[in-house]
Amino acid sequence: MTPPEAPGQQSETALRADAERNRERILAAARRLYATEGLGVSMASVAREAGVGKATLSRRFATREDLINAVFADRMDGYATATAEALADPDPWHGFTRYIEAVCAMQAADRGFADVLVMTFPTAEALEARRAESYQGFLELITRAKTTGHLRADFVAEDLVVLLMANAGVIAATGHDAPETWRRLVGQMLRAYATPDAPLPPLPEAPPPTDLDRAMTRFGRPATNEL
Amino acid sequence: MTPPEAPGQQSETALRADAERNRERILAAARRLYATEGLGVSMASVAREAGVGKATLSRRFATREDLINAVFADRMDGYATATAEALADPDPWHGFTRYIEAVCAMQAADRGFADVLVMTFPTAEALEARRAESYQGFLELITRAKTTGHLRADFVAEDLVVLLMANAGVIAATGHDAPETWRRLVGQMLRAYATPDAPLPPLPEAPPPTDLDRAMTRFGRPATNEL
DNA sequence: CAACAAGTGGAACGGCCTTCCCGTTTCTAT
DNA sequence: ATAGAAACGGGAAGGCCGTTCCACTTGTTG
Repeated sequence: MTPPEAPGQQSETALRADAERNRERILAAARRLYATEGLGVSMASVAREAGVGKATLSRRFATREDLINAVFADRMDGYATATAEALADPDPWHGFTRYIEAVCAMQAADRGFADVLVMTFPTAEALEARRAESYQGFLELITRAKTTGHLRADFVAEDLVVLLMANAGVIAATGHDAPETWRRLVGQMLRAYATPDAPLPPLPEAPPPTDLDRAMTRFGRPATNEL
Repeated sequence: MTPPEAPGQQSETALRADAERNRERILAAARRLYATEGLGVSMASVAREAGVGKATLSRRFATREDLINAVFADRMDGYATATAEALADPDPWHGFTRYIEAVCAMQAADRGFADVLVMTFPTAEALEARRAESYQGFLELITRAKTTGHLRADFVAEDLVVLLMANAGVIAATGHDAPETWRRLVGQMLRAYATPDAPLPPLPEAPPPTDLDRAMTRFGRPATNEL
């Protein structure tokens, strides 16, 4: 079919079949690299991983941000979904805690996603819109959870942002050596958000010192922090 | 004087006067850059900032770690001092909270120091020894604070490490736009550590959304996370 | 004050990254 | 089937980083 696919797809005119295939290969490669290494990987290495020339990558995604936006467009769906599910929970406080855990788990599962949420550079409207949408739902969730008396009155929406930043720090530091450490942080933060009588999931154990030490004496890269 | 200065100084033979001066200039420059940019800055830029040739820098500090160790050797004193002061506090719980705040404040005041504590690569024995020493004092502080009934029984020493990682994440993300955000995190973590009846300092306010947004849409570098 | 060792900065090199250009290949529409 | 457009990949140019080498300068010591 020659007519432009879905309106407002991404480019004006549809891509040729082989070009579209390469586009997918690039996205798959970037997804892989970002997930394990974080955003920070060079464009050249993405092209290498995808098995295409650097020029092809540039042609498809002019800037690093373009690529990141394309890669995480669908991941953002999961983010929005989590909000919807939390709002659907009959118990607002339970929905709240599950939401926090779900989002932080998404960060842990994909280092690039952790970077995107905390981000460190201007996002495209596509991502931004969905984030804003999710944020609105979260605001609603907060007010509901407060009315149950389980969420402290001084909790504000910005606390989620702070938590995401903190969680990204833990994930970046522990890497693959103590990958469950973030759960300890989240468990404690939930304690801090909860009123004294709120039900809480059990606090996850801290990783054994040896694992943490290994995580602390590891070579990293500027990345995360670095881009 | 020709005889070697203090035994086990750092090099075998004393440096010539001008060389020593350059060494200081390099250290001062690195201190400046690390504090604001984090460890991640290139060796070349340190040399540039110091006004010396790259060769001179290499001669004085063969590796990046050598330089970092030298820069933060004295900063580590402050770390050890904080432990001693906390132990000297007649109220162990008060000492505990002040210790946490002091260490996190040190991270906030010096981005490089935040990176060093969380670190991301092998430290020299000099730093490592002082950190271990401080850690021992912290263990003592924990048991004391638990006996007062103000520190939860399930708090473990590794929780400090987790907090330092989380705090580093917040500091890296908020940068200079919302530089007080870390206080909110620390305030909430203290809540999580405390038993219900423990006295707590008031929870610092979250930064206004505009500042946080600005912090979230900023260009960073690899760094930090990045090295 | 001389002479030697210690120290210096610039130049050159290799590695990695990005951007731009251009000759070649491959799709697609007729 | 074929011509023209679309897409390709490799290579050149330029930038930054870190390392090493070398001829020159400057302390230091007797």
